Amino acid sequence: MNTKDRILEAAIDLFSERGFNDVSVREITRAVGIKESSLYNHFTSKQQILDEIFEYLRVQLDKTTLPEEEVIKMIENMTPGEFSVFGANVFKEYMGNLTLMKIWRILSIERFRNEKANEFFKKYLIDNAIEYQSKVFKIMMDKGLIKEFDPKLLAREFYAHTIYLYFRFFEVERDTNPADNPEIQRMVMEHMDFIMKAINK
Amino acid sequence: MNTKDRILEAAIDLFSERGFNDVSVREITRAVGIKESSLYNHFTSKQQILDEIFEYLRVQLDKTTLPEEEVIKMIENMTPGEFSVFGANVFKEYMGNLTLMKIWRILSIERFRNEKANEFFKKYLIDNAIEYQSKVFKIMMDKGLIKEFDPKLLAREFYAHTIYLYFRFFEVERDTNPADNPEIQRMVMEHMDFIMKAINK
DNA sequence: GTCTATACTTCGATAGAC
DNA sequence: GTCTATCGAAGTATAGAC
Repeated sequence: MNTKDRILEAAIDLFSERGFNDVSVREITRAVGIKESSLYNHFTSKQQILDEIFEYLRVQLDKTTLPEEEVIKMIENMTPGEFSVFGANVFKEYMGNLTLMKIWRILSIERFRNEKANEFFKKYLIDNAIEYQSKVFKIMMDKGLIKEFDPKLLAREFYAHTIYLYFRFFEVERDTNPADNPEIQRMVMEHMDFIMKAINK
Repeated sequence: MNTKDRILEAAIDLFSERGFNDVSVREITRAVGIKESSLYNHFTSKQQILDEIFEYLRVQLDKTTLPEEEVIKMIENMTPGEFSVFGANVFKEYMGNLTLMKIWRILSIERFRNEKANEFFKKYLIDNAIEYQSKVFKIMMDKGLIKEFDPKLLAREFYAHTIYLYFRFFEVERDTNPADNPEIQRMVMEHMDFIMKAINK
């Protein structure tokens, strides 16, 4: 691995533990095994390290976003129950990528100081998710699979629980491996059950 | 107002805008109109300012927590609908206190760096809230007002939406006055409706 | 209790030899 | 592309006069 990538890796490790401000360039270079001045042959500033980490995340996130037509096709060939399991698996797979999780933790630490970090939250954790869920429920209604509701309300009822779990276990309790926590898995299943009972015809 | 309180007030204003680390003692004393050295006649360190702000919040929060017997008595004399309105009003009143809101914003900025700040979230925003909601639904079930469910599940179904709104509007979108936002009020009413329809006998 | 003056530390970043 | 050496800025905190 070249020096630039080793710097990025060390920075992700350190920033995800203590945030951007509380990690010095000295610490990063010590972790890599080079002198501070050498870092500036690869990055023009400490800030640029963070920018490149965010850019890496953006590329990864956009890669995993399915085009709308594919989503519609999938939903049409799935029962609501199957779709729930599919959604849970996407979530689990995503949470299992250790580097992405570390970068997401950097975002959560920095989002009050860094507008770009907060935009990730707004786009990927709020807006896209609600819009996506709304479409799913709309299609299910059109197919007559569930009762009639405002799709946006249903999306919130379904997705609010995910935010609750994210907030509680990832941000507050800092579960080191939420994807494999059986308590969380049980809560997810119970929630899906509750919603399905409430909206099934 | 004495100098110590003016320091606290200025610190709350500044910390709530940019967090503890990014506000210097110089800035605080400049806002108050004294020299840096004078601050140390009132506080032994910058850290102690934050500690006293947190202590003030703790006293305020414990003051507004109703004893269990009173909660039970209230629920027994209310319909589920009335209780929902009561809960919404407590929430609205709480969010209307500007100083508490600023301190809560400090908590939200600092909770990844400050273990004490995070404990407030765990205690008041997660554990106490879920426990409280569980009791409410348990009593309603015992009175035969709603269908039988696991009270903890119902508490989550009901409360997850509040966390969603908190997360979205307070932490991500940074609504300056969420208590008076009609969009949020509408979402709260829609959510209560949805849950009540799902659990009413 | 407030001031002036300053000590001490740590930070990000640069110059220039090799 | 790495090193040694160092700079200037900004931070918290203290000493001592008034």
